Amino acid sequence: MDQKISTIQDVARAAGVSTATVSRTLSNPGVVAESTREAVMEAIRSTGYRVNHTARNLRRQRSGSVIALMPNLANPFFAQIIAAMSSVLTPAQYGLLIADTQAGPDAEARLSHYLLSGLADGLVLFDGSLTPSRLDIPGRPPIIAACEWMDGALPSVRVDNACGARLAVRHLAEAGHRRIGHVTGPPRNVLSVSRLQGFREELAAQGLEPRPDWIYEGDFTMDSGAMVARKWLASTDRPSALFLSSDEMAIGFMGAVQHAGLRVPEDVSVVGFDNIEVVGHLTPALTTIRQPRTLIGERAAELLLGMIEESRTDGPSEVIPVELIPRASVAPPRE
Amino acid sequence: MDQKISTIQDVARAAGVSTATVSRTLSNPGVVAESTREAVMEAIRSTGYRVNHTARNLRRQRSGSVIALMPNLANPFFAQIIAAMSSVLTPAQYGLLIADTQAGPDAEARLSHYLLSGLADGLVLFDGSLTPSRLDIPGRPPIIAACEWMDGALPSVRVDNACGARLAVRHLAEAGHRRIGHVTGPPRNVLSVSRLQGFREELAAQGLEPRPDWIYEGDFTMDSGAMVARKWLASTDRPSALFLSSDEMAIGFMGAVQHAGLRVPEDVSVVGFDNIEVVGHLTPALTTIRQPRTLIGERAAELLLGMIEESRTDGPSEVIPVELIPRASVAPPRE
DNA sequence: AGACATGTTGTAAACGATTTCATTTTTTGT
DNA sequence: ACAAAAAATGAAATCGTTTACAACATGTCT
Repeated sequence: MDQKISTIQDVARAAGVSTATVSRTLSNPGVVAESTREAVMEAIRSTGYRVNHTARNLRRQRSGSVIALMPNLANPFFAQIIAAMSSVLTPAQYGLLIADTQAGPDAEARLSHYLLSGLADGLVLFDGSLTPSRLDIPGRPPIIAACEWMDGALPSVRVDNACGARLAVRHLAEAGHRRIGHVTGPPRNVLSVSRLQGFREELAAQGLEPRPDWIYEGDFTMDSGAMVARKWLASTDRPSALFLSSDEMAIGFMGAVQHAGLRVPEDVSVVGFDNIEVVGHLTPALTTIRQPRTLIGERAAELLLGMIEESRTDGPSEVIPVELIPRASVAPPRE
Repeated sequence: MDQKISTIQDVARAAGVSTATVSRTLSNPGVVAESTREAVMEAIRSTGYRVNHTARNLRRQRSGSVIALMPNLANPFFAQIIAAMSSVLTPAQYGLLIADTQAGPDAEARLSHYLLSGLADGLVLFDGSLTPSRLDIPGRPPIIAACEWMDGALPSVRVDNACGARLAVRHLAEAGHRRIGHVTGPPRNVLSVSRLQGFREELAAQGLEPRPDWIYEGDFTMDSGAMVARKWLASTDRPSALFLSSDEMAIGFMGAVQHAGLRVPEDVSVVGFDNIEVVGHLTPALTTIRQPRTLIGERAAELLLGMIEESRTDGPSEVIPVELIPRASVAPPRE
């Protein structure tokens, strides 16, 4: 029973029509007569025919998939975004290819490669540090930046990072804190920069003086949060509350602080950023800024599909609002 | 400069050779003369030629990608596995397509679809609940089951789950616990079953009586862990230590227990399963069974590539050892 | 009835590569 | 120097679709 996979030819033969008619029945049923359509459908059923996407894509001059370039696939933050993109792309008949920008050596070259290779009809770029050297490549597919972005260069979907930072600081100030510190992400990262800026703005709005020594540098990872905690623990003149630029850092920070025998929020109040799922189950549950990850993924996919549809490389950007999720990691300061 | 993308024809023309020679220079350089090869390479450079993968794949009768079917893309557990698979597939010139088996309505139909559609040259199946009704489809691509598995039906890559469970129980017993409970995953899940079995075996090995009322049913999520905690808190004759079938449940459990004012490990010892990254930063840090996720992803990809290469649908299975990571969530029982 | 629109179908040319087979060119052995 | 073997190349078929164009049938309007 080494039965071959059947092609459109087999269907045409079985239905007694031409391949053109079979093709039309599948992709534009309106133009074929009711009776023929039924015959073709029956032939498809009896032959077990499946369209060969490779052949279709070759003829249609497209690839049928979208590629997501992520800085670090292992980061759980992205998992939910991928799920959301997938939920939009699958019904639209697009596959979702995944690639890690950090994995190999020359990330930028690989980005250009993806742009030129025709492997994908569109590209979602989650890594703001990658600027394809020349974006004005003739026939390149549309790109949308997500989460991170490059000023003006590409359409993007992102949250209002500065606003999130301001919400965090305001929340701490309203709890009575006057000594508020901040932990940044990698210094060149756009997210780090805007959140730091929002932090500074709200500090000013609250009439608080910025203290450069209360701004710690992290890299978004839990370990870096723990490192900052050790610095914080070692200093005497230290902030009574911290806004950290990612939940992961906040987790690392709280873990290390608690490990040292101090308590959150009694000894230090903490606000994170992202609202990853786990933080609601911590002790104490972490107050944080929610990024609607599902929405980000969906919108990125939708906007990209729109650009592909109209075959344009420019398109609208979208800024998604954030909200503060108050939990138990913030309390009024001591004394 | 609305310059068209150049094809192999353009290269052939520029180099003054036939397309066959260009093709050979690219995929089988050995057979073409040094001098022509150089001329062709130069022509490729000057035309900016990139091979069209769709055309190549059509001719070669393959799709050039592998698809990973995951029960729940949003689950961070899988992120690292994807990263690992990607690191193997990318150098081998395969793309990685991602699909969510839970997203739509009829998961099993979609699985069959992927098997028949020719969209992928191979398939990694992370969802043990999906048994493609008939695996003996004539020309179907190879499948490898990962993490979860179906008895005998498919080659698989998985960890020694029962052994992990035994390590966990032994660790608790060695700390002095005699009242040891267990929280399972979904009851029909193969992982739940083998871990439960390992739990029972080691209980017996330690001369401890199994107590059915100390076996709680969860579903691997944090929320289900929290629900179990509430049941545990409400009972009087309760275990002094629990082995939970996933880290996520352990997180939920510890969170709820601590929230209720009890302490881990003073009031209850806890062991999880998976060793997801966050658990090392919890307070207390969670003792758990490590699953080498990177290794799982790599081996799954490698075995699958092997099967694709030899175009066989059967292949070897692999059981990867686990290890216990002792941390702070286990202590001797009270009194 | 003739002209014309409308609806349905088939023919055949793409899409851009790979690869078989035949043909040329070069090398080798005597 | 000539035949035979080896190496390098090209012509053309092929992979499985889609689609522009032509062709035919049918119906409608004067």
